[in-house]
Amino acid sequence: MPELPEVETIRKYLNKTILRKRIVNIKVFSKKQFPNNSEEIVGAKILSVKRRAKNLIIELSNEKTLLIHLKLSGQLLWRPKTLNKTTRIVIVFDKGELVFNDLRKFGWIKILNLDQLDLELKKFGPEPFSKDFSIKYLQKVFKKSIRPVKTILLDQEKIAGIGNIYANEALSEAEISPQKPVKALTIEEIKKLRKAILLVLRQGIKYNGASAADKLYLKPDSSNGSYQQHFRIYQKNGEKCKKCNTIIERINLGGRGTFFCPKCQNMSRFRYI
DNA sequence: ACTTCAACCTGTGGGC
DNA sequence: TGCCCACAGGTTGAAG
Ligand SMILES: [Zn+2]
Repeated sequence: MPELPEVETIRKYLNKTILRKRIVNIKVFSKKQFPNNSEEIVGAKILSVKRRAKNLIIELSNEKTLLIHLKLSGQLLWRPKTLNKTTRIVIVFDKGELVFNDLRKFGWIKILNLDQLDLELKKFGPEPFSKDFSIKYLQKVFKKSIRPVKTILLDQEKIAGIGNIYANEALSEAEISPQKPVKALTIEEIKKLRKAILLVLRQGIKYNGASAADKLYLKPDSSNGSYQQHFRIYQKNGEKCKKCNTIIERINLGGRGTFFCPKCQNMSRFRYI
């Protein structure tokens, strides 16, 4: 479910609502998703809520942190009306509760000290909104791989935070075939792609993230994001491309649904292999 | 060192 | 209704 814009939307909300609150209890209904001893953080206060890649980092007053990954179906809801059968963890504060729902049970919350946190986060590539995410960096990374460009966009060690929605949307915006071997991108295409990535991520944040067809993504106040209303290509197979009216196709690339306009994002005019 | 792909879970929706 | 298949915002580790 949540990619950079969704996690960032959640981060901003939580950084307002749980700041300086004290953890008084933790209810764990799915042990493997909260493998540590909750006693370690009962009594601690929230100092900040940060994000790295698709991870949320909650900094606590006792030199410990909570590292949270929502994977495909995780939700963090602030004082929801009810718990449900997907509720896996509840963090109880002196005032209010933060509820972790997760239909598919892939997500997790870990308690880490500061060294362990650094260790966990050092593998990620540059944040798209940092200066490290430069044309020069992309050229360096792209020329080393023959994998399809979309696969590289999803590789968190190369670029942090892009997931399947925003990879599809960025390639549509840049009019580049998802299957194109990444080392075959021209400098112009790399510039166009970088710009497209920044654009779709900014739009995603502006619209509070995307709640796609299955509505698994919710903001902490239990409302939907609205970026799905602005999708160019994601899950639009069978519909007409807005630019050229060609029917949008769906293929499987690296096990992920991949959507593209065969005319605007074509590769057939060229030979790569 | 690189790339691919099953595995981790629990659904929903469509075709027959 | 029921069964079977495809599909779902992610990551990992094993195998080639
Ligand atoms: Zn088109």
